[in-house]
Amino acid sequence: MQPICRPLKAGKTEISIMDSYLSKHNIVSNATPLFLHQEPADAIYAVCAGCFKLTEQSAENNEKVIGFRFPGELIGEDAIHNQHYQYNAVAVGHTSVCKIDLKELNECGKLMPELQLNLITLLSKQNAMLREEFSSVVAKHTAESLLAAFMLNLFKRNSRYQESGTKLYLPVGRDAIANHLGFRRETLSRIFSKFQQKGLLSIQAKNIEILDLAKLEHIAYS
Amino acid sequence: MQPICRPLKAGKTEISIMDSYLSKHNIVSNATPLFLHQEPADAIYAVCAGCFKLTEQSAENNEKVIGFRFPGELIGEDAIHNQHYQYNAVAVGHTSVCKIDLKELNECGKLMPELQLNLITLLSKQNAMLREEFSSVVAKHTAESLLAAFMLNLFKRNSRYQESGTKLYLPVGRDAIANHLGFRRETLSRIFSKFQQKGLLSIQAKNIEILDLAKLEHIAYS
DNA sequence: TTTTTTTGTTGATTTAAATCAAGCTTTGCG
DNA sequence: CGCAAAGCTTGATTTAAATCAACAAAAAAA
Repeated sequence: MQPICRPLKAGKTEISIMDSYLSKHNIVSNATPLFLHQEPADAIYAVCAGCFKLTEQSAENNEKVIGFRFPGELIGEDAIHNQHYQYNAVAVGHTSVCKIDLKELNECGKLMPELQLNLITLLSKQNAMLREEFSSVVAKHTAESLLAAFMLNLFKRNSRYQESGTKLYLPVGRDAIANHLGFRRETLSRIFSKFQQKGLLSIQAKNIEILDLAKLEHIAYS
Repeated sequence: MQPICRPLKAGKTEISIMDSYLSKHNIVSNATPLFLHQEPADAIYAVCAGCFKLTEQSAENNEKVIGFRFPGELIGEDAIHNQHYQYNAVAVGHTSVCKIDLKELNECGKLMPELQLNLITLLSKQNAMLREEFSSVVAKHTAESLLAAFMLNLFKRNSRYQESGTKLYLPVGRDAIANHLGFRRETLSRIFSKFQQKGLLSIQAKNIEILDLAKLEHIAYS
């Protein structure tokens, strides 16, 4: 039995506005690709619930996890100027997305400039998210500070859509996280254990809770 | 004597189109900030020539280089939805930028939807750039493959505006590069030396040339 | 110009993470 | 249900990069 998707908080967001005009809701089940590398890019997607994994296929056929996307974030938005998608987007657990057809968007945009403004705001937010993710993950000296920063980034990105700012349901497996952060499953496991021993995090399978934000921040930014 | 800026290739780009409507050219000299963290965000910038360094100030007062921006790329674009800039942007060497005032842009956008479309395309491109940069820098097992991937990323991003696809003038110092990639000056120096010994790169001060693209790619994606 | 400071290189030692390896736990399936 | 497979944790050893340290080269200042 798959866990249910977390409900979205109520509120008027750019996505819900775009949504009402021109997007379709889609329920996507675990491991289903939204799109694959090199497929024709005809839509962008807004995550409504659940989590998506973005991957690249390297030459040696080992996949690399280049990111995760959570509710309120876009997927495939960089394809607006491309003919084809540049990576794979795959559902992790049960998810819900809005599919925004680019042709429709383009046509609507001409009639309703405010729709374009919405998209501009969304894209700008996505840029900020990408930059923050980048800065939180890059250039950490130790695996510990990298993982701490990554966890904080996840919590920040999810706080808007989770009931609690300190609890997070993360359907992603250890291998995917380790792959994304560039170290081994074993290293990840050791650090998670250490963080639990120190009382920084509580981890039960895929449910993670922050117990000591201050210490976690200290590890992340030291 | 500062080296001159590389000239831009001719051609109609999104930036030049925006440019003609509402932006001002600015020449910025070395180490001058375009904007600083927490300043009110009233404009986005498009790099025309030279290089900019983006940095964050951490708690311990050691700055972290979160990225570099080259001709054709945006700076501060994530501020469209923010009141204040989230990081510092500082010129490295002599540079030239277009300053695009957000208020003007907003007003023009209402009258000219094609201007908004331009911005959407620019933002989408910037997203793609950020994602590619991220994927090229994150999750490398060795410092060697990380540096190789970083160099390839730099060359790719600069090829459009440099005379040669294999030559790059990189005004950035070793410390900034090492900081950005998350390792020490010494490690960077050793790997650069190794790459030169192996005949992969030719490095003379700030002029870098790719001598063996295939081998460099092999190191990057292995 | 010489001096000082910054920036970059190379070597020896230490340390953090990878690797190798074994056992444990959970999940899915016939 | 029982078994297989996948996912996760922990320990021992090896290896890549940090650190410590000295020096060289280039820029900036006097």
